[in-house]
Amino acid sequence: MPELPEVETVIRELKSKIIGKQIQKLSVIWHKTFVNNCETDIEDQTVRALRRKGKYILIYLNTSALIVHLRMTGQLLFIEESSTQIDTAYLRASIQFSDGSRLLFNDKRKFGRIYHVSEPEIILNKVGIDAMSPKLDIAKFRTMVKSSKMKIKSFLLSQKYISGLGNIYVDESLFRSGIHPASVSAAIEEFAIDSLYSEIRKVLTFAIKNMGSTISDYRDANGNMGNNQNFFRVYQQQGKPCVSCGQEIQKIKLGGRGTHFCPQCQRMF
DNA sequence: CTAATCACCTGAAGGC
DNA sequence: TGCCTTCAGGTGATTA
Repeated sequence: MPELPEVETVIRELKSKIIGKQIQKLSVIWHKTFVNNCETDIEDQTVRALRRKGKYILIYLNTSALIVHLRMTGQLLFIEESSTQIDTAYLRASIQFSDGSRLLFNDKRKFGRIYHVSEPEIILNKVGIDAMSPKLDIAKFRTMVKSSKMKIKSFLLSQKYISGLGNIYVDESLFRSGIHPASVSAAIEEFAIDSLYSEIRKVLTFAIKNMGSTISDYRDANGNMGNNQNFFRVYQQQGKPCVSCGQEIQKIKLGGRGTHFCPQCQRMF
């Protein structure tokens, strides 16, 4: 479900709500959700900071950290103590804070994970540079794209080179930069790589401004849907006319994923 | 190195 | 109505 803009939205909301709060109890309902790789007690630790790398949410505590990945249907919901009726149908874990508020982890498909680690870098070192990182400048992006023989869609979808992009935002970025998703990365001309770089940034920034995209399950930390699904140009737009040329948007399978594009506007390199 | 397939899970939607 | 197949914001393992 969630890609970079959705995860970013959740983190921004949670920062103002849970930093400084003391964890009283962690309850795990679906055992596979919680992976404990650290002996330290979670109980009595205080939330110190939150940050994101790609689609990973890092919650720093006093002497250890929680790393959350929402995968397809995960949700992190913050609940005030006064809240009553909550839907527990897909509740997989929850954190109770000492002031009575709670952080719920809902996950319909059970793919999501909460890792408890002493050293977050062990997981994060396998994840590529964040797509919104200032350190990912145009020169670095060019070098990375030019040195891969993968199809550009698969390259962008892989998290080991650049992290944070998923199926929606890859399709949208490739459309806006006029690149066919099956193009070989290394064959893409520099002007198009530069365009892809700036369109990725624009697409992600705009989606964050819209609180992410909700296809079905995504909710932010307050339980609200995103808004960005109303602005898709190709994702799930198959059969509709391209906003730019009027040609019918196509859907194919690429790298095992549904892939949406305009056969007229997106050039094969 | 790249690609394809399956596995992990649940539910919605479409075909017959 | 009911059964069966396919598909879904992700990723990791395994096999060509």
